[in-house]
Amino acid sequence: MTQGLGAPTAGIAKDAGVSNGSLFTYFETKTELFNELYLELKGEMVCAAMKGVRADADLHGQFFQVWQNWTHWAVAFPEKRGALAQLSISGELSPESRQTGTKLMAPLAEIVERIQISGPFRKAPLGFVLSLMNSVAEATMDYMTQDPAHATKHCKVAFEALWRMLQ
Amino acid sequence: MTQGLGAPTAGIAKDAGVSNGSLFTYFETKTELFNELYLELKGEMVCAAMKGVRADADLHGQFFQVWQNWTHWAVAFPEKRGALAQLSISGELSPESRQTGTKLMAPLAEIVERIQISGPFRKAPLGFVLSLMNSVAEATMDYMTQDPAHATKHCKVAFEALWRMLQ
Amino acid sequence: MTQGLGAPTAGIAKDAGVSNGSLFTYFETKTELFNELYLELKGEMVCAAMKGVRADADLHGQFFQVWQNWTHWAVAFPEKRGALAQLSISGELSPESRQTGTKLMAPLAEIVERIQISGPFRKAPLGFVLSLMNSVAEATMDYMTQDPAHATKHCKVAFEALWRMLQ
Amino acid sequence: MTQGLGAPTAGIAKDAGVSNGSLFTYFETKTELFNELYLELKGEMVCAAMKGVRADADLHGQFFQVWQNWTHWAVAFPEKRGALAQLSISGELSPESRQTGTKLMAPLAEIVERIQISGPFRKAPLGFVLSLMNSVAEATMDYMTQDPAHATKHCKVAFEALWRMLQ
DNA sequence: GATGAATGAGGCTTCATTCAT
DNA sequence: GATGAATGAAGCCTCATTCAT
Repeated sequence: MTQGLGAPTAGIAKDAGVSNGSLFTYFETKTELFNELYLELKGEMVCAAMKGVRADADLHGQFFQVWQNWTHWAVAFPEKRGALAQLSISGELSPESRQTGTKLMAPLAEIVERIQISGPFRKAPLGFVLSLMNSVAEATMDYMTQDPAHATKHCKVAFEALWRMLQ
Repeated sequence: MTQGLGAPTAGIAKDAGVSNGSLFTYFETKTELFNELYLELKGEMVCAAMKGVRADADLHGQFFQVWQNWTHWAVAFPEKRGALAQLSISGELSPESRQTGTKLMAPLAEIVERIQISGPFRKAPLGFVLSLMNSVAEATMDYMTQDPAHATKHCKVAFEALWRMLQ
Repeated sequence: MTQGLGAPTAGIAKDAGVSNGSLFTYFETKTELFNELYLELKGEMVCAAMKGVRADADLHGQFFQVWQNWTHWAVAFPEKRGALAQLSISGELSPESRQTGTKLMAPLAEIVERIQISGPFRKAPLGFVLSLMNSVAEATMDYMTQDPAHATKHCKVAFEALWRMLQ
Repeated sequence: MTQGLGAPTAGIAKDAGVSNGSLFTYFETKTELFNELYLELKGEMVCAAMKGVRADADLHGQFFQVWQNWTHWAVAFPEKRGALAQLSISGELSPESRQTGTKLMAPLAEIVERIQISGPFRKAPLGFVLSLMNSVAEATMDYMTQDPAHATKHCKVAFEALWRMLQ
């Protein structure tokens, strides 16, 4: 999980505290393992991002809460975020996994959609907006991880930038 | 180049029109090959981005020109962009290569710096801003590639969003 | 039993309607299983071959009866015959199993011995004659299985040839 | 070549005096290796069997010459014969290989055909007769190998039996 | 310098066997 | 005694790298 995609299954098994052989009682294939890991991590990420978001808060407040949760999760678990990033780009993911992954993002997507409606992205596809948000998040997380002393500051600055972008 | 990082050197050699063995007279190591390829591609990308940028144009105009060049290069050579993305994330790059890569971005960085000075990112590190711009570019390129019919539209919308973000 | 010798024990167990683990309460080892299976099948084969053989019939009649029973059993249970053939050649059988297997063939051997006494094989070792008979049987079974429409014909033709050979 | 089908490729490579990896520059797959080995051995066997057969000799003489050559080859190279036997039964052979193998037997088949024409197998399929001959040969080879002191005797006795059978 | 066959270390996966339940 | 999940040794095959030509 901590390792790249080229990581030997032997190492992955060891990290998981099971024997090499056991890995293949849980997952038919290394690729299947990666697909499931992707969904697992994505789910965890979304779950963390949505934690404590009050339905009665205003949109800006809700979004900021999500943003904070999200970026802080990434800083707290850099290996998980790294794995997710690698997996997303890897070409190992099946279309089904990608689709399921997109569905897992629904709670986040819903908020973004509400922001989008009234702004300059009114006519743009939701997917595009989500993709932009995601990219900004990635860059922000990188910087927060790199420079943890100012993580809170970077988080806030980036949020305001994103808000300007969308609203 | 067309292939992922896991591509056998034999295949890479064939694609490049040289023999398997010759590859290793040019590059000591597969890793070295990747490092050089990274710089090669990054250089080409920056070169493409800066093409025809008039020093006497205003900042907005210069930046838009760069943005257009850049995203269109990515759409025109998706394998090159893909390779660059994979390489950037791969862990195969040496710190030296990364640093050299950053230097290659200097012409672009200079323009961004001039934008940054007068805007909300005034106090943020230049690297952060560049990283944000890069992310937005990546997302935009994805969408343009995915939906080439509206590529020009997406390019423009994203630029305006980015401009709102920075300015 | 339906499968080759390379068949996983898991599959063998499943076919036999017991759990993977239980197989090893019945047999210490896969090899032991094969040895016992060999004797089981050989016994069944001989039993089938000797069915309904009248002690008061003449030698030719008795032998033809055996021949018919034998070849028809093989056609009726091709997997059993196949397993037996594979096991015989496999190198998994212990000398003890081979010897016991030979003893199981005794009823058949006795008939062959009585034929041999008065014919051209008078001075040849019984084992050799049995081996020849066995080979002819194998070839016949193959052809009967391959071309079931003429099975009876092939069976008869081969028997006559064998009889010419021995008598 | 000396070993069974379950032999590790590592061992096969070592026996052949090449590295484990090199095996797979010659053969794509272990199965392919077996298929080619089968044809190689079968070709060699037929070649040995036909050596010195005079076209102007009578049928009986030609056939006896072939029979002697054939069985003596088997005694001289028991591992080759063993490999051939294992391969024939293994289920690893492709239909193409089997077919090619049959074609390699053509010189032998031609002689058998000339014998068959005038005898009791007149109406039987040639394939059946060849198969019977093959089986008798196998049994004979076994016995000659087991009891080399009387190999010549066994060879002759079996030939006469076979001739009685066919003629 | 170019070639491509040869190498062998290492990866993914299978499977006979064990063992806690 | 039955079960089936867990184990890890071992097998097939890939591929970065070397080297004789």
